[in-house]
Amino acid sequence: MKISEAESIVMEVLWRQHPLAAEEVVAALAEAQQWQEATIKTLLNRLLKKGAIVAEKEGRRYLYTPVLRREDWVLEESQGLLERLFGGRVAPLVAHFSQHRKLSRKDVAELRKLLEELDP
Amino acid sequence: MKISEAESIVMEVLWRQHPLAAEEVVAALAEAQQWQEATIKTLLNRLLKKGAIVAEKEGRRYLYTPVLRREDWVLEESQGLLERLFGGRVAPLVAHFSQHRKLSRKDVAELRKLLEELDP
DNA sequence: CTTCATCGTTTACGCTCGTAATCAGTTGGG
DNA sequence: CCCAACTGATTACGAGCGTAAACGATGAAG
Repeated sequence: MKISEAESIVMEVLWRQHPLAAEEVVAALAEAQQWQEATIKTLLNRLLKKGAIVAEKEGRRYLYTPVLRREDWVLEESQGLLERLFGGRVAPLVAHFSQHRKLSRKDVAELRKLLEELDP
Repeated sequence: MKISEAESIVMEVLWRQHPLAAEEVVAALAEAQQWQEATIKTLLNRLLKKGAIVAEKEGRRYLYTPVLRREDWVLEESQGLLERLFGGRVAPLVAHFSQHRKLSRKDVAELRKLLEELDP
């Protein structure tokens, strides 16, 4: 399931909370994005057509619910990047971030803990 | 510097070895990609236009050399993904891969070492 | 000098995307 | 019962992309 950048922004709203009417999605994105209402309607429709979300009638409007799970999408995306940029290996990716000082103290702590709990 | 998926594949060839003539890039991609020579020529030209590579005349042909550094590109790409999918935090990203069994034994070993050397 | 092969450049074309306006159906208010 | 307003659907349109063929310049060979 391939969704575009703009579409993913709409999905994030629905992942956080669903089902939502178009109006509510528009409201949720009002500050963050400077999109016209029509734009968001289009994106919802494309997501429908792709099968990433479903719509159920509720009175006069529709309520949208994600079908594509965020977890799955994140896996696809991050796996793709890992493959393309780091030969599919996680360690080089982390090393990369480390070299560019993108590892916060909190990250380091969490990573240490994660590794401890792993494969004891 | 935004380069497309297909363009990045051409860049990978040039990052591995440069300068290269178009012919050599074509040869390098012959097995991996089922692209026509014309396609690769187009991609090289788009990369030129974007300033991601430069060309210097060598006899009748041109030799291409990357200007955009792989390191920088990788940073941009991976940072973007980290931001969009994991709130900019590295630990959750690794946790994600861990949960999906994408951490090889080698990864774990390397990560342990990396963390040891870090902030002792 | 003329011709053919060889490169790089230009043009092409259908698709997706970002962005949005317009259309059409339905429903609540008068 | 009819019209205005709301809401989803359709249509639009330019840019970038993937993919590639056609064109044009130029050097090599006869």
